[in-house]
Amino acid sequence: MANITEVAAAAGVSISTVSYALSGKRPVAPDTRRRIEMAVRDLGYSPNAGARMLAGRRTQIFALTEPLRRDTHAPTHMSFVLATAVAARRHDYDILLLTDEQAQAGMRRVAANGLVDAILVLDVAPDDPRVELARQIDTPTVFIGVPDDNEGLVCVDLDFEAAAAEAVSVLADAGHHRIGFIGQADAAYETSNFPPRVRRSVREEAERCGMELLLATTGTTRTTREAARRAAADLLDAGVTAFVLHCLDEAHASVLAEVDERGLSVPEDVSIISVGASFDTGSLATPIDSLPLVPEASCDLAVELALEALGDQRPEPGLRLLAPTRVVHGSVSTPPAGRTGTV
Amino acid sequence: MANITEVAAAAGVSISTVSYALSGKRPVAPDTRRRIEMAVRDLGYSPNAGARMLAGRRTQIFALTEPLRRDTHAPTHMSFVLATAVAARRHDYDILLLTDEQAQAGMRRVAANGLVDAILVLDVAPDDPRVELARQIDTPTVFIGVPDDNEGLVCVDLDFEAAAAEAVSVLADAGHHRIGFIGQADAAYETSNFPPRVRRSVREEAERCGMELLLATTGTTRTTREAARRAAADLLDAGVTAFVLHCLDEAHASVLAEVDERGLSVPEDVSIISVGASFDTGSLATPIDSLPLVPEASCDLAVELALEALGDQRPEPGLRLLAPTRVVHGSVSTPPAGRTGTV
DNA sequence: ACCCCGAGTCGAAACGCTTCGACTTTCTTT
DNA sequence: AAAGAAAGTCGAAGCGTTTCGACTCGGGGT
Repeated sequence: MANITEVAAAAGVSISTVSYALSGKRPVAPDTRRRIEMAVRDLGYSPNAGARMLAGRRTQIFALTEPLRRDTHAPTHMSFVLATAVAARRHDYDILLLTDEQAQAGMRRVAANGLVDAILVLDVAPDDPRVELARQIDTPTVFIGVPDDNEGLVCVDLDFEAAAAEAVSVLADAGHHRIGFIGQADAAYETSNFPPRVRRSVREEAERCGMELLLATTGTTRTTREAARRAAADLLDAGVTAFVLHCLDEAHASVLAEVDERGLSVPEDVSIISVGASFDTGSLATPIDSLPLVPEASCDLAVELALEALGDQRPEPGLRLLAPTRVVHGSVSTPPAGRTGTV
Repeated sequence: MANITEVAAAAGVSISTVSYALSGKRPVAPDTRRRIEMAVRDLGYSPNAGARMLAGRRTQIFALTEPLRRDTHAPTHMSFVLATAVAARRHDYDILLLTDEQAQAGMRRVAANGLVDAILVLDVAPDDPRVELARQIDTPTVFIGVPDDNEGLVCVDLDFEAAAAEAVSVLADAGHHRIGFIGQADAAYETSNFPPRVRRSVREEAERCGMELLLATTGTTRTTREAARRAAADLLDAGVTAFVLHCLDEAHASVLAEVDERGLSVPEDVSIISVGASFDTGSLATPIDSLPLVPEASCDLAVELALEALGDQRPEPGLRLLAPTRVVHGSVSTPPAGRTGTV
């Protein structure tokens, strides 16, 4: 609770010298600096946050808006929040949480009262109302996820299309001709943003590679274990030799269970590759190759962009799609001799 | 971005009058008030957060520390965070998120720089390091959860002991004599706080009621579906006529699956009651009676206490244990005639 | 006619910091 | 030896509020 005046007095210098010693914005004599540091330690001084916000033009706070919709996958979401907080902290920023209705009302509020330097948008929906809001306020805003209408916005996300295409092409290269795609719950294709993008991309790449593609989802409104399993069973019955998975970890497990029960093994009998998973597919019962959605990657970049927006020239609006990185666990190989090609 | 000076000019009054009109701390003439309100609307004025913190002695921000340990159950945790944010917002407070290592370092930091008015502690461990920290700083701190050493701390939580006892006594009243307790994963009994309390209380109450009690857990380090199911199977084999569940929603489902597979029905053949669940046990395949852990209840109270701590007299240190409320879904009845009592 | 009180308003002093301009010293350059 | 430049320091001006004390003006009590 000591203030800069007390520190200055204790060190026998003026308050401006203390300020400069701490910020390093002007040179301070080594000896003076030492006395100041000592006074700071002795008094347990820490610059008052409010005063700092007022005097400097920075609050050192980012808002994080997250509506937390019903179908939000909690573990994944938490990874994003955590990744954002960690990334922000690396640059001396704190995270102010705006959830629920505050995701919108709060956004307007903190933009108006200058509580935050920038806003990070999580849990982005295709028709997200925060898009319009972002255009109205002049607090820099970065979307982690891509809404349908993203004109003029700064958005960061995994390049899902590229990831999906790569997954398919990996299977094509391995010699598969008939593959199955197991997507998320049907509802996700409307309320969320990337599932449709993934599915479309898978479809296109399969066509380009001249492969047969069979589609399935893992439930109607939410992923159920049974639906996921049924999807896998149906596809196997239909003679696919490989799966592209784009779904939750539970669904991955269900697919593996079905494969296992049939006495099939991965990758000898069935190849599997996962797209956009944000959990560790290497620690599944059977480790699975993956083109993961890495929260840290998106969030780090989002924070960088937010920071950049505070500088002289704002970053150009537009999509920043992160190239997918393949993680290999040995779940992909050539299809079994007898079951290659057509059924 | 307008400031109070511009509003004052627009309304033709001094800035102090504007301030009083907005805070209501001194009377302002109706006509003057109207002109000020109009100016505020026209200019889109919102008092600057930093200036407010400096001048007033309130920041209108609470810190929420949550280490997010490995075994934290994401959905439950998110409910708590959400409930806290909502409760805080009702009193015009925002939430600053301190996760990961920042749960501790950040606590010290925000206490030192006065960024927050109070600190709310989530995800409390039995030997939580934040306990010591809380004693050192003078920012009011409220624990949502009860650490082992809680001397001098303000803690809020469900009265797990009471809930556990009530669950057992409900079964006793229904006529059961041999019941099974299915707890959380073994690891939870060391890293988390309330599981041991629940188990002890169940044991004591069973003894008091003269019932036979059999114990089981749902895994070693983390809850697995199979372990939960096996636990249920073992207990049924041992002839229990009722279950007290204290575990995750997946484990609830597993228990129900085992019961179902044996052709038994709830509550005719087996009674089930859940303790400390923070999900809706009414929307399980078979709705289950519950003595739930309600995040809103704990978080609302925690926020009230934090607020109180900012007033003249700080709330007295000590535990605030919330009385459990039983939610009935019809999963408890008398034991089947042939299987009552001893095996 | 007097005083007092409350309503209504204003000016100015904090709040604790950052930062600009100016000043003194001490070195380098030419 | 004169002229700069750079280092090092200080005072003071903000930043945008809140809040205290003081002032004015009517209306009631005496």
